Amino acid sequence: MSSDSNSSIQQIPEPTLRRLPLYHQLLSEKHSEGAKNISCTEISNILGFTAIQIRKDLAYTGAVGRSKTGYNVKELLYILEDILGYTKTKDALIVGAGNLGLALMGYDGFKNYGLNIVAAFDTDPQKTGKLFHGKAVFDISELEKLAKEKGIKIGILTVPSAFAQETADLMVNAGIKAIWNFAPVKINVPDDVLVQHENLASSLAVLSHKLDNLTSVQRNE
Amino acid sequence: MSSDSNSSIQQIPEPTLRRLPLYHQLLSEKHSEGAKNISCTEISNILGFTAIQIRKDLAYTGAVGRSKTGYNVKELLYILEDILGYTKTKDALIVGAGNLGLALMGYDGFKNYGLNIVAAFDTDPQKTGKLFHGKAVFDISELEKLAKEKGIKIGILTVPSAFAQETADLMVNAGIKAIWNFAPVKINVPDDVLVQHENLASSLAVLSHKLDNLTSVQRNE
DNA sequence: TCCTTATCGATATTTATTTATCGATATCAT
DNA sequence: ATGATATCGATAAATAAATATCGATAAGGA
Repeated sequence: MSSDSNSSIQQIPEPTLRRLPLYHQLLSEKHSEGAKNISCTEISNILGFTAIQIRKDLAYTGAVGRSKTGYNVKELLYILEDILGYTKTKDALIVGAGNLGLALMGYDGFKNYGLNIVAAFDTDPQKTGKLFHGKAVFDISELEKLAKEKGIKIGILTVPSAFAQETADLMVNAGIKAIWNFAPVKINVPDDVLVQHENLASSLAVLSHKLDNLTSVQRNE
Repeated sequence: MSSDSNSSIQQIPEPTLRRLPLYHQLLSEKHSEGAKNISCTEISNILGFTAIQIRKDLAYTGAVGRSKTGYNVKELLYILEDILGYTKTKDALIVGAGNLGLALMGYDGFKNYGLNIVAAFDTDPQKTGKLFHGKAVFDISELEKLAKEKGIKIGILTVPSAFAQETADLMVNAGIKAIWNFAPVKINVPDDVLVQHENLASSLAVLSHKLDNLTSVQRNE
């Protein structure tokens, strides 16, 4: 209530926000191909969303286009990178050095998104003290010290469901303010900590369900 | 138009569908704890969605509850497993044996969701011909033969963005009807092939954006 | 047995998101 | 220079989803 200097950012709807990285991806391709301008119609033809929706999405970013020409590629790219936080690097740590944790550790793509994974933590002595993808895996007991030392605010949670809550508690104690949760369970955190739930089971459910419908439709034809 | 015997399935909204696995997860915990019944209020207290929303979600599944008692845990669990396709195993293959592909290959959780990853494919001779997590990695040239032989309809796409489209084309040629796409680019496929886009960049964008707002709000306080 | 209360299920309302409409404008071809 | 057209941006309409309301009902206690 007190201030809404950032309300213009706040109010980007989540569905729009989720499409912005796709526009960014396309824009950066077009930019490297030397394109100067791009219209919603062109984006629409490539990405498959309607031009109207794209225009509305871009309006949320504050980007300004020109009639008949479209948007300036370089400028739009910059705006998107700024909004998506790709320009300022954010440190993060991973808790849970299982398969998924290690995969995320080794995923180079994150650096393009401004995410720098500093280290991982685990309880398994087979893993702690080693390097994976050039990054160290520490014992979970070191979490608080390292997080506070480096002021890390983002934690990626990739432990089995059964340990998700206790791990989240440790993260909160360590000063983590945003948790990207890959465990398919809800975790409880204080109000000032943010949880982003990444649920592969949900996506799989959608896929599986659509596939069911697809095949039953085909049977009916 | 001709038949809508499956319309009751078709019309489950995607947001609802994405929540169903969370209910399932909770229900299976409660079931193993010996709970016989559960109410929307109780689910609400644990998962944090409103009881009203949960009741509406469950209504889509056809589950029937009892006043004052709630739903029968075992029955609801069964209904959810059926809708989510957890009861019938579906074979899938992975194309792209990079970090993410290997992680998904090794993820035991999928078998609980009815997904059985049969094998992976890659072009890198360092990887092909080897076993990872007990599953073989074949050269991409074997894809069509194996997919058709085993009648595999689901493909998980974990190659770098630059190769996503050509890989998707290979999958389509191999008879794949549903592609779970982890590359952060749009892929074009025939109408009878379904694509489920899994975009970590989108989730990260949401996280990053919310974190930005969180910190700017805190600065303003 | 009867009263209180928690809960469901159906319906209605509100809010969020997508899609459509249309005037203004800039570019291109004539 | 002029006209045709593609495009944006603002506004309006339609659709989808979340939330609220309320009567009916079943359980448990007085």
